[in-house]
Amino acid sequence: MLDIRFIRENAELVEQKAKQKGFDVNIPHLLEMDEKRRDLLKEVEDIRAQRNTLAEQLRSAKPSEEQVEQGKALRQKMSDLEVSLKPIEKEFTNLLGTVPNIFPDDTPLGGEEANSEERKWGDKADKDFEVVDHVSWGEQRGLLDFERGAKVAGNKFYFTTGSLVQLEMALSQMAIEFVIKQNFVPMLVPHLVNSRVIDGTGFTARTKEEEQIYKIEAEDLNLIATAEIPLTAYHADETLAEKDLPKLYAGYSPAYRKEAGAYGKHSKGLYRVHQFNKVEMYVFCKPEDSEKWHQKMVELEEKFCQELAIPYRVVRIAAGDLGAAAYKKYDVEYWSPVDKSYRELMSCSNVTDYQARRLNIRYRDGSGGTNYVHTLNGTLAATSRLIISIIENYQTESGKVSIPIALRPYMGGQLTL
RNA sequence: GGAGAGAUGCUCGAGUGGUUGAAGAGGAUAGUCUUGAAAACUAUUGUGCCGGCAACGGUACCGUGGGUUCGAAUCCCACUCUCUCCGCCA
Repeated sequence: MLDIRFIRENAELVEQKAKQKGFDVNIPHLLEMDEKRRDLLKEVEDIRAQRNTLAEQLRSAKPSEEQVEQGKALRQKMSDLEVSLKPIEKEFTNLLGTVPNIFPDDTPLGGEEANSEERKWGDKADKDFEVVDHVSWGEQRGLLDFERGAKVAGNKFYFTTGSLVQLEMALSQMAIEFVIKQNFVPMLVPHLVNSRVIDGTGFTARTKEEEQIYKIEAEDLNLIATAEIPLTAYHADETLAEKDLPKLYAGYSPAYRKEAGAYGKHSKGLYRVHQFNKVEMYVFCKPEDSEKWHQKMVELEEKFCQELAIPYRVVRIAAGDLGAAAYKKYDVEYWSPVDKSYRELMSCSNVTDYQARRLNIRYRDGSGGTNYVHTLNGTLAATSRLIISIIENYQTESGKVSIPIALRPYMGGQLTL
């Protein structure tokens, strides 16, 4: 959510940025509702003031017939006004909620194709044999079972088996130890959250196609699509002390995603599934520090890839690919020897105060005033995709996959899969 | 899941229809005193929205949402959460 005052003063900018993000928002209509709302609010408050004055006069005295009538009239007037205010207020709030965050001017414009490569790392030289894709590789060895996943739950569900389970857990453990060393507080979080939290974090779908969140029938509960969701809401409605910022958390949880609109290419195997496990970094900080933390978090993502020796590149996300909440976003993409291209592995966003406003997360600044915090989220380890990147990059001609050196201590010294 | 109790400001806690934005205590901040500190004393100590350059004014907020009333923290209804006891259970 943006500050309505900011929108009032920068209507054209906000509208232009929204368009460039690919969002269709009607700012003039929003401002019209805003004005209507404020006019009515003024009237309501005037009546309330009159009512309060009357009540003041009657505080101890017995009210006269006439005064009771006067009071009744005021009440009627007020409830009439409130009735007309309600739909306007509602429309206003809805409209305001649809306005996406702005983004800095140095953001590449356009969709996914406009994402710009910032830097790359690692050896992506062709191997002198044909690298087998992870699905064939995993299914041949009985380590991945999509067929039974489909039987038991449906398409895009799967069973992970045997040594791949160990790999998965080794990755998680390495990631957790990694973040602890970086002073992030590790967290296990609720996997189900109420709808206010879904809304407040900006995960509410605009269209059926974009629907990402699984809902629990007949309950106000939703499966989380990332630990970012409960971690953001962790401090909802709180005013944090300046000295306690930044707050650094790392959530480990499964991510449940409908992926309703996602089909076609890149949808095979573990790359896009309805459920995977993830270690997610999350930062609450002062507005002036968020850019610094954003850079730092991307740096950590890269460091993690480097420790695993997975070739990657960092991509600056273009306006049209930012989504509603993000102000600035980088993706880390691993090199896929199978596809001969880079594929998304991690994502790191600075959402500025967009989520903090919705969830009312503030801090008390030096002067005693309050201000919204900035929040940032970044993947450290989406284990399913990391597993793909390891199977592909660490495959040997014999078909064996050697274990990255950094992971070996977590796998009892095992050398290959 | 059943029965009961409760939810008030930074914290504890008073308040069951009208000078209550809210007593009192603690904490915090500032000042006086002191060589310094402590103690003591004094003062300050909410947030959102609307209007205003500002000083300030208006309004809302005592778990949440409705209702009764001229007037609600206080009465009524529903919901949420917490605690105690019982049941079930990894």
